[in-house]
Amino acid sequence: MSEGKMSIREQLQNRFDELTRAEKQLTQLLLQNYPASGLGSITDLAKRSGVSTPTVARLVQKLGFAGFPQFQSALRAEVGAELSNPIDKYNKWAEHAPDEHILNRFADSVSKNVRQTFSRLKTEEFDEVCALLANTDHHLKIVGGRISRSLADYLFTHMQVIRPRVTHMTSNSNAWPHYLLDMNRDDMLVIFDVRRYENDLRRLAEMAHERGAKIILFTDQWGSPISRIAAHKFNCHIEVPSAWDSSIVPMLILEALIAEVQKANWDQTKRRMNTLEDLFDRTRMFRKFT
Amino acid sequence: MSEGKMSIREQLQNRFDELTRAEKQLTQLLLQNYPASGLGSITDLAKRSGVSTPTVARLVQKLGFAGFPQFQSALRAEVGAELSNPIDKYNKWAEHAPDEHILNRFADSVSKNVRQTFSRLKTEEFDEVCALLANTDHHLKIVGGRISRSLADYLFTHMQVIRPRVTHMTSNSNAWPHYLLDMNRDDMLVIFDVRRYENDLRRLAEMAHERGAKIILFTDQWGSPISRIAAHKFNCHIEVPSAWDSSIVPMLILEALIAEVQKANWDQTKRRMNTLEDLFDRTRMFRKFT
DNA sequence: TGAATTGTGAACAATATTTTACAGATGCAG
DNA sequence: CTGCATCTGTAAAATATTGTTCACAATTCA
Repeated sequence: MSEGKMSIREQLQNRFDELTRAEKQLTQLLLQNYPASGLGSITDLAKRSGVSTPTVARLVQKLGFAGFPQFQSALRAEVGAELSNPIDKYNKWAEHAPDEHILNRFADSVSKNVRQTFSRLKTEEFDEVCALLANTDHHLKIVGGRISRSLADYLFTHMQVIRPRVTHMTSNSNAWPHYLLDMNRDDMLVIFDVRRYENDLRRLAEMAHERGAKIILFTDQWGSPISRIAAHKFNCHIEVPSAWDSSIVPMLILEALIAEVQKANWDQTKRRMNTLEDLFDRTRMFRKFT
Repeated sequence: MSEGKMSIREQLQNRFDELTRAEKQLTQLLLQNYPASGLGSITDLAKRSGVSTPTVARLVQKLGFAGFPQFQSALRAEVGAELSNPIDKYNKWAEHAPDEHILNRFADSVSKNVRQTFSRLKTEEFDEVCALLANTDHHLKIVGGRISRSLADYLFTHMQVIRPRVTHMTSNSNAWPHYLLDMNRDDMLVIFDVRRYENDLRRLAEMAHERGAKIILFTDQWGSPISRIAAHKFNCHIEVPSAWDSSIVPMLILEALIAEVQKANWDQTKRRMNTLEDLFDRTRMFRKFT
């Protein structure tokens, strides 16, 4: 396709990689709020995207326009075309993709899932879980199911940096009895169990519960059988246009939890992160000379 | 409704009758091709609507604007509002929680990240990657960094069910040379590399590339150095109100990819899933009696 | 370190806007 | 038809704003 026939948006997307840092920054604003952000004055655009005026002038020339006014009038022409096309009028996630594209349908579902989940979620409970996870008197054990293992891993990787006394119980359920041996009322057990609830997990939860461990459960909107004995639980909506379930909502809650726990434990975390940096450096050094 | 809250279009329509001949003519052009026609210069607008410049100036003042630039910037604001995404603008995520609660701030950021990412993402590229991943002639290898390992794991777990010939390269980079041994132009390598780009990953990518492997890269908005040699890449926005980066957007794209690849490979996948069910059943049986 | 990129500030050029004065056009009332 | 008020266009000048460009310093990155 010749550049002449490409929309400015397409040009910006296609040539994004060959742009410099400031140009990318500018382009991102343009794409993000397209095309409105490009319709003001050049100084306005520069200021709002945080680059200098000459940078804007340089970019539009790089794109092949004689000057900013030419660029802008091309943009205006697109406003006319875009707004008169009723299909494009309704908003989408990826504005230039058809509504029916899987990406748009997915983003819609996820957005709906988040809203539905949050409508049931009590922020007080969220805050309590934060406090629990930040409490390093208690040992934190994490375990997931076949699919949700990745979530468990994700939480573990972060918690390991943020606080001491964290264990990821491998998905190999043969090893679980060993962990149960040492489990008592000083333990917190984070369990991920979504649809196709796994029997092994249920049994593990029951035994941990009998030993007095506090269970924090991430499950789906219908609720794993472990709900009954969980001290806290998050019911995440997970339906998407796919044969599989979505892990987005639980991950979103996880990330928010991680952010909050980290904030609560900041002093401790900072020390741990510094030490970690140091260790990484020394590993790198070590490698360099071998 | 006060005039202040009326859109310019409504104002023009409501006050149409009290306008003079030339003003009506001008207004008609404005409404007919709204709002694009009002975004050029005042002389342009005058010429195209067949009235004189002062007439335009007089009209906008009659409408209550200090001058044409003010009128125009109001118009621009409407373009922005009309085209920008209303999906979550007037919609708190957790309605009963304060705006400032971390969960709401997180959901906002994520929503923004999705939109920003999608504004740069070419759906054609997404479709191409789908086709690649669905092609079982090629071996699929997956590898991630320290944090993004969970994403690699997530993709692996699903792909393993959907298609044969999938490998998760462990994060222990000591083992990578073994994988490189067998790597050639029949291989696809999915790499996750976000900020704090890891040198080991870069070197791995370079060597894989030299051997002809096709690289599919998941990186952040700034782009890992691997971008240069990647056949396809996804730049995911990852900034959230946290000391850590968000993995939500890459995971969203992953899930959509998984859904599409699964659909493309449905016959094959169905057989594999049945076999898998069967294997699970037999394992469970086996356990029950030991 | 050296090259490329970016920002600053200013000067200048180019455009756009506003305003004014006036003349022609229009429409209407008498 | 006339005269008057209103509307409109023209032209031009004054002003304001905007775009362009440059030199140079600061920054970044390899």
